[in-house]
Amino acid sequence: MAKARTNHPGGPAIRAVDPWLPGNPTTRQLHQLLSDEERAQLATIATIVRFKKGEQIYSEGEHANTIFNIISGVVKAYTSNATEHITAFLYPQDLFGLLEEGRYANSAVAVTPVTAYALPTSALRRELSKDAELEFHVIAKLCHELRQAQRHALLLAQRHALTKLAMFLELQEHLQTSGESSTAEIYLPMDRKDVAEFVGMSLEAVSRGFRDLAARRVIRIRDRRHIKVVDRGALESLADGSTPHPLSVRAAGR
Amino acid sequence: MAKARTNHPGGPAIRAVDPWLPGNPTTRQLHQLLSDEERAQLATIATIVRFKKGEQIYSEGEHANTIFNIISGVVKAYTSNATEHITAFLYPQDLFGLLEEGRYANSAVAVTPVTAYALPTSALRRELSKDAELEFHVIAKLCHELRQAQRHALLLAQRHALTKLAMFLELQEHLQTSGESSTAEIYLPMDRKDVAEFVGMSLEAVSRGFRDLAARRVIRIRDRRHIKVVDRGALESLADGSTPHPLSVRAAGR
DNA sequence: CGTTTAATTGAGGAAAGTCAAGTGAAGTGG
DNA sequence: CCACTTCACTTGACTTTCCTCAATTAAACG
Repeated sequence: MAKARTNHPGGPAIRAVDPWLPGNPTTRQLHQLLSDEERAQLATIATIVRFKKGEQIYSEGEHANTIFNIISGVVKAYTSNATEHITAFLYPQDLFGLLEEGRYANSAVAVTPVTAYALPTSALRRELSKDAELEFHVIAKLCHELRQAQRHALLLAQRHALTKLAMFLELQEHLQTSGESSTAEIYLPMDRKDVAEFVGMSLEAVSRGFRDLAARRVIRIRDRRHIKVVDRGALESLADGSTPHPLSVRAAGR
Repeated sequence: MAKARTNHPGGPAIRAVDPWLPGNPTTRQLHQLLSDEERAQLATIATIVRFKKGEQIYSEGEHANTIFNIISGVVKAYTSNATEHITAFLYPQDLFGLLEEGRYANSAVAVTPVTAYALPTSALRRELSKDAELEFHVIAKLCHELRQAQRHALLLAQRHALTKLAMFLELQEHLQTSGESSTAEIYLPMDRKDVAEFVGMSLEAVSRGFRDLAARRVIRIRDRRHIKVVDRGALESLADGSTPHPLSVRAAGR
């Protein structure tokens, strides 16, 4: 675990859909929750840490004294029982290092090279108790994470591979484009195995699924890491799971 | 939505595994996070509401101004896209009424008759900003909910019906026994359809799964709502998903 | 006690998992 | 700079599991 003592200008930042602020329900716009002052305040207790691609950040059950806030790069959080399962992919401005009884509740490794703020839990706790507004923003972020986890569960509950993958792509896109509609490519920093462990299918099924989506002209696969949505309507209807049988195009009625 | 103005002695209570307090990692003991003073403080802004079995508490997308805290009974939170999916079963001392941009992020109905505190979000927000410690406890509860959601996701990611059901039973048991090891019966307030929608399988598969667990002498089914764990070791090993093929007892090597 | 709803059971088929081989890309060292 | 090793991904054949549809039984409710 490579540490550096540099203080980054700007300071920690957290991004979420605000639980309280009214907005367009379909857009779900992501906001920066922290004010410049709050970020500066947190910067005083933060150090910057870097991780190489594939480097372990922490492991489940380890004694935890640090919470992380991503500046750049992507992290995967996972639990490894019999079968490994990816809990979440974490992007810049996300917090990670979820605690349970003073230990990490899951493991985390860097999917790409990662730069992050390391916030000592004790110091963070102190800061939070001094500033109710800041604490409020943390609550907002946690609400956001909770909804995110519930969407992940919704994805996992789907029975059809194509539905899962369609939802997965929409999730990733939403994480990358900060909420606005986008016609750009989706970048998948993780490998197929990671995707498989996130969506709860076999690696091979993921591969086949992407191939099928491409064959139906729903997506275009530039290379393993770059996918472009060509037919958004089709993607959405697949993600809804409303289509009775994703595979054959049974246009006629039931 | 039947309201009553009575103030309940005791006041709102929230129960969670503490994120910071060190403890036995395997036990995951649930604590009451609020002090008597905090509960009394919250009681001043709370009203008590009751719901009949099956009654809708709120619906996804509705404008939200109330957060609930269960006193007695069980609630299911669900989202209804193409296929209905149950996000969580909520028990006494749980909070529910998750917000997203001022609206409810999911729907909720009473599974059993329910009594709950109704806390107006605006008043709650005011209380929280006055009391950093209280706010802290809410953060702890949210962390708990987040881990809970991640366990649910882990369950949903399992491929074998028996593994899912074993995990489901362990989850329910943990919710009911407040953490101590128990040899008592597990009470399932929800019907098979609800179980199916929670674990992401068909209703029939749930039925068959329970039957198979009973046939293997892992559980005993007294009636539809009462299940007793007979062979805890077997249940755990099924829940681990470590057994290659849950159905046939392929003891031999690999 | 009859009606409605919930749960079980059975048979058949579809989808994804597993095992195994093959292809392609990327990185390494001569 | 190019052959070679390695790893990630794809594809194929076969098996398993669970879903679907349908009929039946059991429980709940008036």
